[in-house]
Amino acid sequence: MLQVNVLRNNPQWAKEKLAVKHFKQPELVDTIIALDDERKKTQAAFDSIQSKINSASKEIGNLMKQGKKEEAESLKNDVAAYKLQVTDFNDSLLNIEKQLHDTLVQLPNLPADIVPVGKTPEENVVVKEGGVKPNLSANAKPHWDLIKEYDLVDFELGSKITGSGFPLYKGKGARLQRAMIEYFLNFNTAAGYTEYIPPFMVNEASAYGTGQLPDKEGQMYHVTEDGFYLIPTAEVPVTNIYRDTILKEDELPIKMTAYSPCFRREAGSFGKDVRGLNRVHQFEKIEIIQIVEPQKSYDVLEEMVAHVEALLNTLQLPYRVLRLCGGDMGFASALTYDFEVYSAAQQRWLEVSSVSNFEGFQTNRLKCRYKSNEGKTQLTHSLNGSSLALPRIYAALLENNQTENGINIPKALQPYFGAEKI
RNA sequence: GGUGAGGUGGAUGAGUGGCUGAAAUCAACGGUUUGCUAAACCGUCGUACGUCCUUAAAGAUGUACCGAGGGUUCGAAUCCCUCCCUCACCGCCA
Repeated sequence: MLQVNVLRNNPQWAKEKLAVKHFKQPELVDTIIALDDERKKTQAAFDSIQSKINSASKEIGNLMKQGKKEEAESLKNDVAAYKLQVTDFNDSLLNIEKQLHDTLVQLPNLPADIVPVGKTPEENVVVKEGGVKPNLSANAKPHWDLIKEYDLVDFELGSKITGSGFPLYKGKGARLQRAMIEYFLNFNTAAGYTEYIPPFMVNEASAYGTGQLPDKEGQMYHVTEDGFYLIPTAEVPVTNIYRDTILKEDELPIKMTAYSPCFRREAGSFGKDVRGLNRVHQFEKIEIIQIVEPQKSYDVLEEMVAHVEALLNTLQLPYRVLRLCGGDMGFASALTYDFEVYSAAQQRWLEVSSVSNFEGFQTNRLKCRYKSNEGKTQLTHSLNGSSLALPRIYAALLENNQTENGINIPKALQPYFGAEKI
């Protein structure tokens, strides 16, 4: 959620930024400012009458003590009249605040200056490529075939137990999964991130805090009986640790990493993209999250990008880094870098990480602030990224490292996997 | 799931209708003292939204907030209702 003051200070600029995100209703900026003016006026009116009520009530108390009953009674009548007015103002104040809020949450975050203009994924800008694409033989197999051949993941049984998109990992397939989880977590904690294992379901307030509600409600599994949502990413529970918090400057930066399964309904997606592990309803991911001082957030973003890149390098996978264009960015993000690995048999780039700076968009909603050493309280900035999402790494590892006599495990994973090849 | 006790500022904890946005203690911060540390002493020490003043900061002032929401009352942290959470015991159970 944007801060009203940001819009107020420069409405024209805000509209231009919204256009980069292909936001259809720039006029909402004006609506918000008007509503905010109205809010201030109404609050002033409310406050002044409430103030009269408060002082009259005090006076009544004094009069009663002195035994001046009649005067007290007449004051009570005054208060009754004020109360009618104050109720009106209060109702309209609540109404205006709700309108203001409902409008404000419709606005996406404003993109940073370097965000490329563009609408579709094709217009994202490749800022870096790394690693070496393998030379596979002509009969190289996509991961869904390899998975069958080596008996690593059973999709049919997953469907039997739950439904499609809930893979069942098995034997060495399960071991590889566990190896990656442990390796990634170690890599992250070695860089100073504190490890968390969060709850895998969250309440409504948390889903709201990180912005999944209200707009992405349909993407989450909802446990209606208890009002909980299965988390689509560890970002949700972990970032909410700092909901309604005022940190001290010395406590920053907060660096957290968390493993969690992620549950996504992926309503409406189908086709070749969903084959094998490319897109599933339950997958494993290790997330990194930072909460930092505003003036440092873009440096931290670079740091996080470098961190993910370093991790990918140790896996010896060919990758590229994209700066997302305005039209492809997430709602809450000011700047996003996507990491894609090249899955050599499918001959496709697969997204395995998305690292974003949300600036104050998320923390404004979460009310996560910090008090500077000078004593000023202001919003923190939040950032997060995957480090890393497993299924597509899994797919790329299998495809890229396949040989006539087995699948090679990258050196970095071998101690965790317990063998050099499958 | 049942029964009981609770939820007050960073922490502990007082407060059963007006003098309480909230005692006291601790922590924290600033200062005095000190060779350094400690102790002692003095001071500061909630958040949000307004208004005034100001270039701004600071300051002054109003309103709201004592788990959440509603109610009673001229007036609610305090009384009533609903919900949430925590703790203890019982039941069930990995």
